[in-house]
Amino acid sequence: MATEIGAGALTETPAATAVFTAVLTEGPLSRVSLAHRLGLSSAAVTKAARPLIEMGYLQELAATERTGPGAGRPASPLAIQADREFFVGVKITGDELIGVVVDLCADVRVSAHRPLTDPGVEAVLTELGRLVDELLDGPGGYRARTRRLGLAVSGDVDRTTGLVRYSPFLQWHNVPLRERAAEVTGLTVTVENDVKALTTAEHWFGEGVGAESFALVTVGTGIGCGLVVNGRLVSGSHGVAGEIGHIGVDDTGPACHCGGRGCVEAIAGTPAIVRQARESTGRPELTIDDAVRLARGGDEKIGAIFARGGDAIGLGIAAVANLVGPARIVVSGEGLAAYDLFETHIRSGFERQAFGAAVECPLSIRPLPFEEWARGAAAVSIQSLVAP
Amino acid sequence: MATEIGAGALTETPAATAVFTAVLTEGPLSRVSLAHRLGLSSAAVTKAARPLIEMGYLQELAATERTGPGAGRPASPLAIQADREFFVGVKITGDELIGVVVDLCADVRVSAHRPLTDPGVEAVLTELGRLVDELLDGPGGYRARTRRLGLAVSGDVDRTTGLVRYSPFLQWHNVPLRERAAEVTGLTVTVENDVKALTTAEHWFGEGVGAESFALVTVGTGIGCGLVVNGRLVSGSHGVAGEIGHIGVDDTGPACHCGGRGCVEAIAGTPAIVRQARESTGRPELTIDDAVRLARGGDEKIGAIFARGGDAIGLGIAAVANLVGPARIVVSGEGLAAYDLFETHIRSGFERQAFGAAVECPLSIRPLPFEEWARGAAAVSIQSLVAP
DNA sequence: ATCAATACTTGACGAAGGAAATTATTACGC
DNA sequence: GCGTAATAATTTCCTTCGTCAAGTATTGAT
Repeated sequence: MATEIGAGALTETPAATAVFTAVLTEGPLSRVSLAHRLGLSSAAVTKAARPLIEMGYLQELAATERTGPGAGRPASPLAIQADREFFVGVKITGDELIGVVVDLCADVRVSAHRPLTDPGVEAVLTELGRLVDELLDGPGGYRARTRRLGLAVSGDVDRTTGLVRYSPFLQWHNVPLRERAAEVTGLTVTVENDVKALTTAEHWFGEGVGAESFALVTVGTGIGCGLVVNGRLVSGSHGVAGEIGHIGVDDTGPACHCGGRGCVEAIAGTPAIVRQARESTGRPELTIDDAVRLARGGDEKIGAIFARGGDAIGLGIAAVANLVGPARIVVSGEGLAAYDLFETHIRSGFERQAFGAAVECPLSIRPLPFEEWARGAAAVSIQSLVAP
Repeated sequence: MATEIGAGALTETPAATAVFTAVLTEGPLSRVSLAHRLGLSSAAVTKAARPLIEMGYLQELAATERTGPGAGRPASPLAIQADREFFVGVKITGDELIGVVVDLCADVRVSAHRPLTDPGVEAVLTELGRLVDELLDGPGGYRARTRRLGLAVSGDVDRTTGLVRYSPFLQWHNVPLRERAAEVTGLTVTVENDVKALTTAEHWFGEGVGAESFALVTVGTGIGCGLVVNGRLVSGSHGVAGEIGHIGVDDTGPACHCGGRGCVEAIAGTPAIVRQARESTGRPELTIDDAVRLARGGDEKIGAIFARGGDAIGLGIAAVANLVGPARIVVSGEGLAAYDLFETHIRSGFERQAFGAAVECPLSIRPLPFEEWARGAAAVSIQSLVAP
């Protein structure tokens, strides 16, 4: 009996959750290999998988051909039925809403964005409602099979209550965003910090899959970091975690707005780069794009500013590697539009300061498309369905 | 039927493990409060506790008097039967073995130490055998109720296999210490890195009790850090974790033996302090004790060296707080013999660089007696009995 | 065709934990 | 003193999850 969209929890038993999560993150797997991987008997996997197949969340793939001598019955791998259910993800920035619809595998089906003229709560909610309608009622007909929305906001966000305690860019204080967005859209809403959302997405669907520990560094106006340790996202006891941008790497460096000195962000954040480029050229109207252009054109002074910034980021990443020893590290963010100017210096800074075997930690440095942030929000929404 | 020492696992079910661990770390608790705390029914706690009481590991305390209006039946708290079983813990350093016998509550009953003239494996094992005999056959008669030994070694240690991959001070490579020590002593052996052992002890029996996340910083020749995040010890994917001593805090600081620059350890480690003091005074034979004496006597130059060291340690601690946001941080180690010279500067460095609410993280700065390291080893041994 | 090998399914069973009733022990009002 | 309310612990019964062992399904090799 196929269950309607709108029914309660997807899985009821821990075993079913484990099975579904494993297939979701690691791709099609046979029942036997799932049993091995999860430490269950194959009978338990069979029983856990049955209701998921009946509900249409899992499907049985065609038997794969077997090799080797004395082959037996071919395995019929379990795979996610990607279009069983869809999810909306929206990243809220100070001047724009970026939205996507993804399927169960977190593949983006549609995307859209809307400019924001007013970052006030009411205006944002109005635009959010329109954006969601546009996404769900457009071509594709996703409305009927969508019941969840994930929102990503920078700042101090309580995921369990859906409360935005403080968001500096939006100037929001204690906004009960989950309730408000649920009223406006009629969907079940999850709210998460943007960096944490992106980290979650990368951990479940990206390069962090299978890693017991994992770090994602975002470079841009701010420099942040999402951490997964022992398989779980790090939240920080006092609401602070992953503040790689405020690690002090230079005792004699510039003062930072946080009160510290020589913070990575005060050297390599976009505003810091712009400030230094203006000082260097004496042109007070110079923008970050100008600086990038000059550096690419061979301006040595500006090039040195980017080099120092990349080096500082590398030192911050080395601090992460030395302290928590993640299995891999991904570096991304808007700031990486200037990817080519940063990369070698990020790597050299990291390699210089990484201790012992920590240098072996694989470092992926790659710009992510902007809508990836919205996909992160959607990934958190998927997670809220699978592992509430 | 009381079970003999030597029997298999202590607890068979997760619930029993949870009950025992909670009583062990949080002190006497009634069944009802345990049920609340662990999310179990009180019936489940009753059932889990019974065999532990029968085996003599738990005891029922006298009912406590109740207060408030309409009081009911008084609770009879469950407590650890501390002298049910004893554990040996030994810290192995390059020139000494420090050993203790602790009870189930990790309280030290006896301690002893033996100098080492030869840090070779065979010589250490011989001395270890003598030390354990001395501890167990001396007054107290612990031999009969002791079957486990914990060893703490600095360096790269694999706790699951009991293999010492590399220990720089001892110059050991790939020593199967668990098997060898078991042969010599006849006890069940657990081997752990010394800083991790101390962190575990502090997490289960010290200031870290109840904290979801927790950091222990050790100051001495090296500067290290044990981390507990999401309730579990951080191990590091590439064998590196907690290397707070090799975070770079000063781009223009001294080069470190690790290849980095401005490492905390290269500024604040005991050898770095001595080196700077010798340079400052021009006396090449000066020791760390001389330096401490001069600084306490008011020598401003030497005082400044300690001040800079404390500040660097504070910056390293701030990096930990900014990245993982532990609920609390304890600072200790041999280096804290010069406690008074470091403390205020550690605090000011931390407060200057801690981001936002991270400054609220409580910081305990206190010297630990040297045998505390051995107690850490014993605590790991207790843990291996309770949660294998 | 038969056999060995592998994948999956089924049904009986055992163990863990929950719900609710029962027993135990206290304070309080009368 | 004695019921009554309140809280703690236990007991009994029951559900549920997952394992075990036996059986079914599907392949390649002989």
